[in-house]
Amino acid sequence: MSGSRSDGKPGRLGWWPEVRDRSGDKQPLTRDQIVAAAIKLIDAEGLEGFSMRRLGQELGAGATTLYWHVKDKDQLIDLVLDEGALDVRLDDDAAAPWRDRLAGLAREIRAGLKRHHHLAPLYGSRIPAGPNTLRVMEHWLALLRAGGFDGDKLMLAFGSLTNYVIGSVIMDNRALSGPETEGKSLEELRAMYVAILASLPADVYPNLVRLIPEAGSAAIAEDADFEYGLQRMLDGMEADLIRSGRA
Amino acid sequence: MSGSRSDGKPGRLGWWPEVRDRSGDKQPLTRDQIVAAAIKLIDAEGLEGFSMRRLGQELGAGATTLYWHVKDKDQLIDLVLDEGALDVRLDDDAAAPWRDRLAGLAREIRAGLKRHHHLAPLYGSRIPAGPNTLRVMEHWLALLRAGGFDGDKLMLAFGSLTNYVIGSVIMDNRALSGPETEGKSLEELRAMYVAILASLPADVYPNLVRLIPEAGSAAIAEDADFEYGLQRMLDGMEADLIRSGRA
DNA sequence: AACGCTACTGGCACGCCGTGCGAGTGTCAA
DNA sequence: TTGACACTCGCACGGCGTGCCAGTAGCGTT
Repeated sequence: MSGSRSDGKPGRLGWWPEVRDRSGDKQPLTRDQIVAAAIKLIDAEGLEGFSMRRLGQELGAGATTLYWHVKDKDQLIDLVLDEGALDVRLDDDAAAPWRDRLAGLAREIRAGLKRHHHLAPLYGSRIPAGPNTLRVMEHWLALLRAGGFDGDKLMLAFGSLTNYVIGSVIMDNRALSGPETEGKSLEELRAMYVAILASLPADVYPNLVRLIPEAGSAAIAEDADFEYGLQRMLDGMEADLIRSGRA
Repeated sequence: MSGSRSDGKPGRLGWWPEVRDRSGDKQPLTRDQIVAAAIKLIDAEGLEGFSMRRLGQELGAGATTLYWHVKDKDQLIDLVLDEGALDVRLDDDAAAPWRDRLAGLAREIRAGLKRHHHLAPLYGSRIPAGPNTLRVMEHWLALLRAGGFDGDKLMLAFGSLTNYVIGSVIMDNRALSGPETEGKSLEELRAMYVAILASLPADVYPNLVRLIPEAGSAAIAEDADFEYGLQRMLDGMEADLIRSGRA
């Protein structure tokens, strides 16, 4: 409802690198092309395989050409993060209860980050503030406010939820973006980890050894723990809202 | 332009006093020393400033010497992660309610990762399975089981909580481990971010602009949102336990 | 047509990086 | 004395980010 896709960039952000003016339509490389190619390259080969030289090659350009369009590798990564991971649709059903809308948004963000799972770890070392990021944050806050959160509670709830959503997607993708996971499927990696747990000495780690055999297949499913924790946190927040008379 | 290697000692000047001539400690380097030095170096200079050459230098050793004790830079980082970030005390009060014990453990882990905040982002790309990690996980599971979680619920609760704890510490430390944060204090960085939010166009981002002015100082305090979300999640879990008759 | 301006391109080189290789050294048991 | 082993490290390779600067191509003006 409140947002369009990543094409429409609202407002002008002084610190966010502006696209350079291209007056006529010619052939030259554009920043958007570079960012798109970078996303594609990172998705395909991971952060390990992503270098300016390689990216230039992919674009049929010299590596240093890119530096005319982009200040830094760091700046390019900021752009990639904002464009790539947060191209999220925000047109949910405004009539639905706030809990469902929030959960939907959380799932959407999670899905976006899973689509580009190599990007997720980057959240550990930079605070994105690009237009897409801001758009998503704004929508998120609007949903919380509509649910009854304001003042301190608004900030606390917002922080907690983002922590949880980003954290869960990072933790989930660790296997995929790790160093020695080259060419292994998610199933193989999962099986490897299960095997490690099963092979532990049962007298020292009784609970770890039992953890997976004891859990049904539903609990091992990909999004099971994410959904569980999300609902429990929303439960707690709802109760808190009622308790403080704001529901 | 090379030194004579016809005879005698090729790389050294035998008659000149050796720099590294410790008479007492001729003990060879150990892996533990290397790991400890790596932790210290990363804490001091961040992942950016951490290289095998630099680490060797810090230890008064050649860079490639390290490779006798350690397979890889990657392996070394795994060791660092297990030793450095998870040196956590597990001796809590066994008589306390499970909620408090869990919350205490969560705080302990968070504190450990904050003490070595450059390590946190590494959780985004590797699944640690060292002795310290396993010890902490085992304890964590034991606490949950003591509280009444078992079967599916045990796994779901464990996953959700780890997601939240690690996620929150990662999100919290982003500012510190970012690329252009060199030599800036946490206050400065926070102020920078607040200024960015305040400078946004209020018509496009009304909630973002109001977010911080509207929140009291208590909500902006460092661990406020972590505590809030933790308690809300535990609230939700407790209710879930009661609902399913396991409390 | 000529000129200069601006937008862009990319080769070169510097100083980093991880790390395989193999030659060096010191210690100790036989 | 010999030889095995534990350990150290210089050298070199290929790759990295990127500053510098000499190029080129297309345009507006004269």
